[in-house]
Amino acid sequence: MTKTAITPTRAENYPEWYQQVISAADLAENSAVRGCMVIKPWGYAIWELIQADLDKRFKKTGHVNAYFPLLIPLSHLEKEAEHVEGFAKECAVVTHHRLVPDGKGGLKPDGELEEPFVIRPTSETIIGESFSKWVKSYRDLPLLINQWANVMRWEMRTRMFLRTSEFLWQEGHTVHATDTEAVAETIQMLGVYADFVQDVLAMPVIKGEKPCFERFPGAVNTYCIEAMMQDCKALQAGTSHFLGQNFAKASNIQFQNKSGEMETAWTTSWGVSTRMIGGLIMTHSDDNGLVLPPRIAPYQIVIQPIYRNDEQRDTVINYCNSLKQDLESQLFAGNEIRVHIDDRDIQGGAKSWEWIKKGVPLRLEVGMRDVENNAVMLSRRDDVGNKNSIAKSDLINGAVKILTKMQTSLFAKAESFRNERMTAISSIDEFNKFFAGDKNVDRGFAVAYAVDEVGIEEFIKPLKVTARCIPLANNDVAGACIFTGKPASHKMVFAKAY
RNA sequence: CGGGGCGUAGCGCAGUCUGGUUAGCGCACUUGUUUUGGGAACAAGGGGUCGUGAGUUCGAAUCCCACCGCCCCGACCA
Repeated sequence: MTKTAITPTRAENYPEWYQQVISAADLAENSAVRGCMVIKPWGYAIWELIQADLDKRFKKTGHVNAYFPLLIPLSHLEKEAEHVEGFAKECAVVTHHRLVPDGKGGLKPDGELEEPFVIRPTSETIIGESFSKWVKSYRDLPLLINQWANVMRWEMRTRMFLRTSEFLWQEGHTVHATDTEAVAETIQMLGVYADFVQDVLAMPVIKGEKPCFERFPGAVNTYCIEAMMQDCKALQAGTSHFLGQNFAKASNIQFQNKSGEMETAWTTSWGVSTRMIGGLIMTHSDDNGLVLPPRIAPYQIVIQPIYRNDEQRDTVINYCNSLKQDLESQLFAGNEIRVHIDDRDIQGGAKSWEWIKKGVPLRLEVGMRDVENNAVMLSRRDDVGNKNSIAKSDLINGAVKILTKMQTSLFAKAESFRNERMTAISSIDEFNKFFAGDKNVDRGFAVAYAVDEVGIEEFIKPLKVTARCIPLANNDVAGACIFTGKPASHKMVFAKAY
């Protein structure tokens, strides 16, 4: 294939390629509102699949859904000092509650509020208000709540899915009687995220703890899952926070223990957002557009009927309908295979490319010849340009196997891509060389001994590198911090990041 | 908020420097015919407050002034 469906290619201009993939797959578009995007049906369908799968996992771990207000009284946000400091710079503020004619044919805000509201950048404080009323006794604990919501953070520079002013997410908020229980919850949910992202989105992630200077404002510990994109930059795909008693104190979440004494509770919060879709795009897609792992594809199989007249149409469509039914009766990853027949009256080539760019795993072309032979023409998204005739029965019996294989091979490919770009660094010189120099060379993740101290920031900031995390796995090692020379009890991962 | 760029059909642009018929091109769209197994061809159509406002002029997309919006680069971030 000489011509690619997406221009520029990844190698030519990665950020522009990313935009073009989104546009070509019809996932989303910019809106009239600065920094906010419109998520179009194909993009939203991916989000719905993410929601459905995660929601099941949350329920399985004992959580229930609820909904809290969009508007947070300013005084609530002020209660936790670090929290305010962290979010103050990016809050949208509601100051009026009505509009009146401005005398020039337009409208102007009127009715100034006594106390302004902040549009939630996250909901710890407003949920804390409710939790303080809900929690009275040790019998009310643990309290395990999740909310699916939109939030707003006034960002300076936005990028579709990766960073928009308004975004969709889920935020879990839990209350526990002891710190150990709350820490266990924090780690458990990090595991839920990691399993989901790896199994469903086929994105390999590193589970880790954020260094102290990267913590969520107000948290005691912040944990994360970090993924590597195809341009070798890191993307945080989810976070889980142990909030200690900071928010419980601020919101007065107390309970009476078994001996009748009042105790302050321990809380956690954890979230993933539509940003994951950005990560999904940048992990698997190629120069022909979006590539979707089968488990997250809104349609896993698209059937394209081919015919020349009404008589042929009847025959072909009947064949397609029964094929669709047979495929849908197969279970892939616990769900019916999602099959779509595209009978739109548009040119075959254009139609094929549309589904390629949308990332559909399998495409089937069905014409008279196939009907006669009891076969179909099969094309795979991971092998654009080739198609093979396959017996109808073989396809029906083999579809689950093919989808499973595509799912695991996408993960394997992304995993080896990442592993090849993780480099052990043993001195500050090496560190500087790794990240400095030619901007166009992708450098990946640097792994080095480093102490978890604010002081090391001054070594990494000038290079526009961030400390991504202290990996949780296989990290009970000791060595000298490459920046300070102090003894470090763990290694840290560094990278340029989104 | 600093530095640069751009606003002309749904999208991408030309035209602006040097003012002058009815504002044009490609893609997309509509209709028709022929096509159709890997991005079809021909023909005929529809679609414009030239970002907004004020000015110069016989005449403004074009020149002047003000304003608005967007994009890129820097300081902040899931």
